[in-house]
Amino acid sequence: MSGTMKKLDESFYDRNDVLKIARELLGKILVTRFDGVLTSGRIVETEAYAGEGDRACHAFGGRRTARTEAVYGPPGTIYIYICYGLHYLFNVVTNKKDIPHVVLIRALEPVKGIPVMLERTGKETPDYSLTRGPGNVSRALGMNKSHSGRNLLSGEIYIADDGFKYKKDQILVTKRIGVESAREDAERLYRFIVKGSPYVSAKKS
DNA sequence: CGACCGATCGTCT
DNA sequence: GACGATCGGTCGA
Repeated sequence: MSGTMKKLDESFYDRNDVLKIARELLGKILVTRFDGVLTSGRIVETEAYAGEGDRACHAFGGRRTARTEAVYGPPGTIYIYICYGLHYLFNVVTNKKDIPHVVLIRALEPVKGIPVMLERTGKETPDYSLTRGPGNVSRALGMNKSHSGRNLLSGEIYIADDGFKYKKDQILVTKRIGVESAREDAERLYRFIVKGSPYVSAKKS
């Protein structure tokens, strides 16, 4: 199932097509390695946020604050912010610097380091909630706000291709979750999920 | 299963 | 002062 692990390089993120990138991230492996402790999981759910014209995007209207600065970073930048005061949400910044196209990683299928993930989340035994939902993904992989603004090309957090690829008919496209306040942009079909994966979060469309 | 609710706090108005 | 790109639990049908 897994061949050679090849870290995605800048050319993967440096493209003017955040929907395509969000779709292609399905099946890739998100890895963290802090102090030699490795945890990883296969991405099974993503959402695209398409820049200044997307009401659901933190950069809507060109809004630029200390919090969202990373969203305007070069391709491969990591953007992590706190949601509801207690969850960290991990995003991948794509496209050229100053073009705020990002992909939220919403769910993983755990691959390596499951015992460590259990420690981090305080769970006794693995279940589907371990890496289901964006808040849980960050908790299980040990990511927090201090990692925002770093990049995926040369650090402790990266995304790799192990040769695995989902077939076209295994992928579903739906509306994004929890963005009702984005009015008409809440209708955009920007969420990509692996059909039937028990790790995929809230089943809305 | 769906609806609702409390936790919790940084960020922006 | 209000509001989240959430989560896990409870309650009732």
